[in-house]
Amino acid sequence: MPQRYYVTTPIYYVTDAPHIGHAYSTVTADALARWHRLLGEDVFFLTGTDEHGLKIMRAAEAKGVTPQALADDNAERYRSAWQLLEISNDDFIRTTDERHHTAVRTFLQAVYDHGDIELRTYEGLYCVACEAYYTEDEAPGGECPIHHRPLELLQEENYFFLLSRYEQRLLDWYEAHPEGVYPDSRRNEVLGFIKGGLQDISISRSSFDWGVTLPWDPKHVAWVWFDALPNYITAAGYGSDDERFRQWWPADTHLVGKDIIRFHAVYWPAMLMAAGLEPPRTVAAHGWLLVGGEKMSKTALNHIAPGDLVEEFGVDAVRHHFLRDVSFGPDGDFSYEGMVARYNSDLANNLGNLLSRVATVVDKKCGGIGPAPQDGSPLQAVAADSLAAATASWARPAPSEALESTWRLIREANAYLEANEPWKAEPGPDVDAVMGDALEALRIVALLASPAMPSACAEIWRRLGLSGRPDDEVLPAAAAWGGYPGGLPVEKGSPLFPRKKV
RNA sequence: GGGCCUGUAGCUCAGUGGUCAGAGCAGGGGACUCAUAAUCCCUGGGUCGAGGGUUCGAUCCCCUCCAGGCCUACCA
Repeated sequence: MPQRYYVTTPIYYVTDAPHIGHAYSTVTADALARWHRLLGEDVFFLTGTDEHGLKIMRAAEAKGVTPQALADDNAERYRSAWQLLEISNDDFIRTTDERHHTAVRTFLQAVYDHGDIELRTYEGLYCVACEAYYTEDEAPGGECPIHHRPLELLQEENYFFLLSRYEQRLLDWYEAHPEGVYPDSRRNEVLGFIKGGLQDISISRSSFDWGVTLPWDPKHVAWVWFDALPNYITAAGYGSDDERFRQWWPADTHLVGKDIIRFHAVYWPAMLMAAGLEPPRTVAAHGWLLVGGEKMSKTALNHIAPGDLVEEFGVDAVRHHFLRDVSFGPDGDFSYEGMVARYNSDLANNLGNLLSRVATVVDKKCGGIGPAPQDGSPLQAVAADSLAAATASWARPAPSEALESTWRLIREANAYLEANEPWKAEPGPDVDAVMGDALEALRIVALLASPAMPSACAEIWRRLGLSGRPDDEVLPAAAAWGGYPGGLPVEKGSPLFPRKKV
């Protein structure tokens, strides 16, 4: 019975067009999904879109369309962006899906029945223009700080989730599950927040209706996070397919940006506990992909569309750059120059060029037929090290380190050729041995790099004369030295990653 | 104000209480020509942010401070 691995991305809010920040999250999750598939695990990889809430309603009004029409359009933009990036999600959930409404209601009812939701009257100073409440501090003189008009004293009935009840249970849970939040700095942040005391949170709105209505009080719709977070259980079969749900829940990895760590590592586990469900095993928070040192935003005009990069560099290069050049956790800075530098050194000069020179020498010295590797090759130990290191790094997860480990094998293969100079030797067993080793190294690289660059690695695989794809193989067995059988036609082909001129 | 994180070679980052503190990239020198003007070899006297302390010994432990970031809470 293979292990299973359930990984999710955040669901993206459909007011915004997909940019490389979304792409970074999604590519990272995709690489994790692909890595675990490569390990032979049963993988469920979920992404999707968050489509409810006041902001969507307003955006739709501004465009003169219905919220659903706006959501449909933008969900499609995400879907196609992910297709372009070769994201291998097994499901794409939308919060407007009927299945999701059903699951959220079941979930809300479970929490309600557990006695953790109660109706309270909220009274406060309200600015009609902002559609928001202000405290006395925020609005001195009872005047809206933005619109400079008098605030109205309004009363609203809201349902509250009694989060404060879960303070100790959350602390106990994290005590018992040190891997619950990754990396440690985020874990500390989460623990600090919980220890600071948890307030009950308002989880319903009655001022608009674009959302999931509460099962026991249809005048209210669920607060966006109480609607968005359960997407992870909806897709796993919560409330609709118990057997499936037992198989997939709890999720192994919720991959999230650092800005939404609290929702995922505090509110969500508490909500799950209240419904009698287990928290996710790990919430892994990455930093932001900054552009020019700033977060991407409409005002900074520094949005970069994933499609533009893919068009210029190709999907594999874009994926590789996100995964290799950004260390998991801290913010990373995206720059065109950095992208070109990484492309040229890693992809064109090292990997691409290795493939070219090997194919050429095999053509000239081995009649175009790839020989088998030799047992005990110096590259054998290097390959084993790369596999071990990459495996450990993907598990953390630290994709940039996993790829660095993989590239060690590429560099060593280049050096090995240099040391043996097969192009100078007469055809024969010695040359065959060296070229077999180089081909084997490339085969293993194609396996190890395939979570990052699925298409390019499949192409390498094909040029080596192998059938199938790297994705069909299972580690660690497939990466054992000696897997290249020899006797296969090796194809030269054009440069896999043509060098970019600066 | 409290809490947390970061500060290591020009750049991006690893790392460990104890042989000369590492990698990639960039830079410098050399070699080679199979290869995408690619590759390979050689090349880093870096106060491991600053100052104290603990220790036989600290970059890694403790304290203080400085700088940057994040979370959180405010003040008359």
